[in-house]
Amino acid sequence: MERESHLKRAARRMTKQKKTILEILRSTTSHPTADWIYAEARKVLPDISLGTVYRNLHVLKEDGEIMELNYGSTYSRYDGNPQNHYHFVCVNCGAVRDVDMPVLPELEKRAEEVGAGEVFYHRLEFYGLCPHCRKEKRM
Amino acid sequence: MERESHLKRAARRMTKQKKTILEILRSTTSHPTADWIYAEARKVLPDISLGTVYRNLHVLKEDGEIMELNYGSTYSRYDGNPQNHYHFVCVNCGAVRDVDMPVLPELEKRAEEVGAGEVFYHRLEFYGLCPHCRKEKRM
DNA sequence: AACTAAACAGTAACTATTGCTAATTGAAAA
DNA sequence: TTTTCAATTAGCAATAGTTACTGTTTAGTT
Repeated sequence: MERESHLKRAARRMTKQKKTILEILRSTTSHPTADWIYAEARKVLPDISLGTVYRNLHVLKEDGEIMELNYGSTYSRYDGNPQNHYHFVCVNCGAVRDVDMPVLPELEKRAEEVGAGEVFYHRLEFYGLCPHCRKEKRM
Repeated sequence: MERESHLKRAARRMTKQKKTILEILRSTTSHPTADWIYAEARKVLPDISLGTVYRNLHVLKEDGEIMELNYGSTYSRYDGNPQNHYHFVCVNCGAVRDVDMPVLPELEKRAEEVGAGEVFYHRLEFYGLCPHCRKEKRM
């Protein structure tokens, strides 16, 4: 008899809904929204619900199968410094801090060289544990 | 008599609400949310409304006084490629494309060197006109 | 002081996302 | 193969961030 452990990984099931969503995402590079994925999925599974799409997107992200493109949360943050500068986002506490390193214009040049388009500006964010949360986690 | 022109810039007024919001934003580096700004503003102007906060944030952003940190829209986009790679966001049509350039691990090293924290990964996005919109704008 | 369009407060509406519940189902065990 | 059961689902209600609307106020000009 095994004692319940917080290390125990929840068993994942491969459902046709999840499979469909993953196939849709893998077959495009257009970085679609949940709503678009939902519309596509309904072409294959007409009864799939939007909630299922969101739940599977979360699960797939958690398992490292896909990426979600936002700033760690769905609402906007505002920055009183309009000069371009880089940010560090703590994945634990959600804090957003400025990173004290110079902006690198050569990144934009490289992007233009590979045909990305006409670059006006760029954004760079680092994700990880801020010094405070890092200390807390260590024990 | 002057013909109405789409080039005419709307006259901006400096209201105490706008001034307060800008001061709040300029006095912090914590990248606050609209709601936090609203709460702070109410300490000075108890009757200010949340709508006013949002309206002024938009205006201030439009005038280049502040920055908004999101992916160009409030909802998430998903990416079927879980490998880190860079993105190009078209400010005109909103399309998100992959940028065909290698990921630069040294950026993370630099961020750690300046004390940002423990970096797990980073994200780099370029903003500008995609080749298609660029062609359209040119005439 | 008078004027007027910009901005306001208050509130309703909208939209992306999450939570809830009873029913269904994938996959492991029998 | 059948049984079993927790993971997952559909459908829908609820949240939450943001935007739109309306009548009133006000900054800045005349």
